[in-house]
Amino acid sequence: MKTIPAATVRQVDKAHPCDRCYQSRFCLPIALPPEQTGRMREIVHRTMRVGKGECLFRSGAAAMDKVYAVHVGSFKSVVHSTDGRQQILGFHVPGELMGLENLVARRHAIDVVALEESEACEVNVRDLELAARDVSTLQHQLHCLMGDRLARAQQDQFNLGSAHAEERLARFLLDFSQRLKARGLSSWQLTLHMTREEMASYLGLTMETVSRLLSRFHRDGLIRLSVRELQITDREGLAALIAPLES
Amino acid sequence: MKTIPAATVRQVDKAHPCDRCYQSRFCLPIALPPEQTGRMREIVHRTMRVGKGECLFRSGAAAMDKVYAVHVGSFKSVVHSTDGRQQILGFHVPGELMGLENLVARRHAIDVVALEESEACEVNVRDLELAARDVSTLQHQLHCLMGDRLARAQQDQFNLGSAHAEERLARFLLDFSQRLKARGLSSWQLTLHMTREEMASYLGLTMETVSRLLSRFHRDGLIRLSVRELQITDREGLAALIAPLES
DNA sequence: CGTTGATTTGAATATCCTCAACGTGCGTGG
DNA sequence: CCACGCACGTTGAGGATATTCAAATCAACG
Repeated sequence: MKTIPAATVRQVDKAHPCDRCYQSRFCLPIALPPEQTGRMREIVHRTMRVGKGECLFRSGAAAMDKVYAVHVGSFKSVVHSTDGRQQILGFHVPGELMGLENLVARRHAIDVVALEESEACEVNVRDLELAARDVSTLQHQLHCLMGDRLARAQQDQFNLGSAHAEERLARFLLDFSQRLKARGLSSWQLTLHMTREEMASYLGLTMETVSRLLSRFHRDGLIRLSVRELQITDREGLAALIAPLES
Repeated sequence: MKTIPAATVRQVDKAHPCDRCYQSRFCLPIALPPEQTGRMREIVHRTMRVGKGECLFRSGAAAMDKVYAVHVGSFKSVVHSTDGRQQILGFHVPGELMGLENLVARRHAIDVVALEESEACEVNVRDLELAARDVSTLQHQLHCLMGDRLARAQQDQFNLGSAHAEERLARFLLDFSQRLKARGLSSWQLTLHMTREEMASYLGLTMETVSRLLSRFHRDGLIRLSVRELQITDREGLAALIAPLES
């Protein structure tokens, strides 16, 4: 199947990551009040640079004491079954936290792999928990992040369980675009750094089905697409293919 | 479609739930050190009794400040799309925590409905967070619970995305039995309090497919089943139908 | 340029769904 | 007490959606 992802991860430099990350939430989804930002240096101790296709970390049987925030680029997280199948659990764009599911031991292994040249901040969970005990807003932010992550997983569950191929893909495109927009990136012109097969795995479909549907969306004037470069030309049209969840 | 679930929930009595819950983790998956168990009375303020088919709570647009632990019985959590479809996100047995995804606002609504006459402990999240700041083990337990919940969601994602109907059902039966066992309940003889349609929704299948597969499992001697009463007679045989996730 | 990997497209097939009929258990009212 | 209705469950036949297999096209890169 796939080659085992390499683990050549480099610390980007001896210094800490940019202070901008601490103060605005641009790339780190947690923040402390201005007078406490100095403490962030205890929590985030380094920034890792990861090449395309390389593995940032593998969460395994043992509980980890690190989580990672996407700084630049994008990642996928993927589980493998013992018979060689694999399922992509999600894609991660700047500002999103990875590894929250690994605070507890005794679970399946998940590989987190870069889809392109990327950077991630390593966050020490012990220090984070320690700081959360002093700063209630941080504690609450952390709980919100986990809640948010759980809500996302549930949306995926709905998509896999109750939607046909067309709707699954439409949902994915809109959601992905939405998440980029939330980080101030372009929401109508974007690059799909994952392969068709990776999209398919995430959506519980095959590569061929995804390809056919993308072609159809293109024919119907919903998107413009040249391989990896995507433009959403008719957001309304795409949205018409999906039924939003009740709120 | 389905009738809107009633909301007639009764507080079981004016007193607090049994202290046994505080000390052992039998029905409440969080605990404080012995000398602090008194504080649990602040955190858990009441026990709710819910009739079959009734709604314990609906998490909606607003962030909630409560989570619930199953005490007796079982629950399902379900999302609805605006066009009337519904997806069951999970079933909850004694000792499991519900509502963790609702600490953050601005999300889809989820109904949590009792599958039988049930009881749940209401936990005040504000008080819980407050206590977690004093007691680091509690804080860590909470994070582990959320991590565990996330890991479960990811398993479901694998099941929905990468497994055929037969494997999905086999996984469900084994997992469900396993979870009951973890709470000291019988793992080989159990009652499926959910309907075939509810199982099907959870598994992303139709009622008919589930029914056919259960019949087949029965014919093949893997299970004994009379409507809702299930015996797992050949655990190995069932396990042979699934490929576990790598760890 | 030729090789490699990703993507697209087509045709045949399989799995699962839809529709429909029938069976079963249970509570209700005659 | 029995008949009836109703909800749930089972089983079958046919059909649709998505998969599998296969081949052709395209892009990147040495």
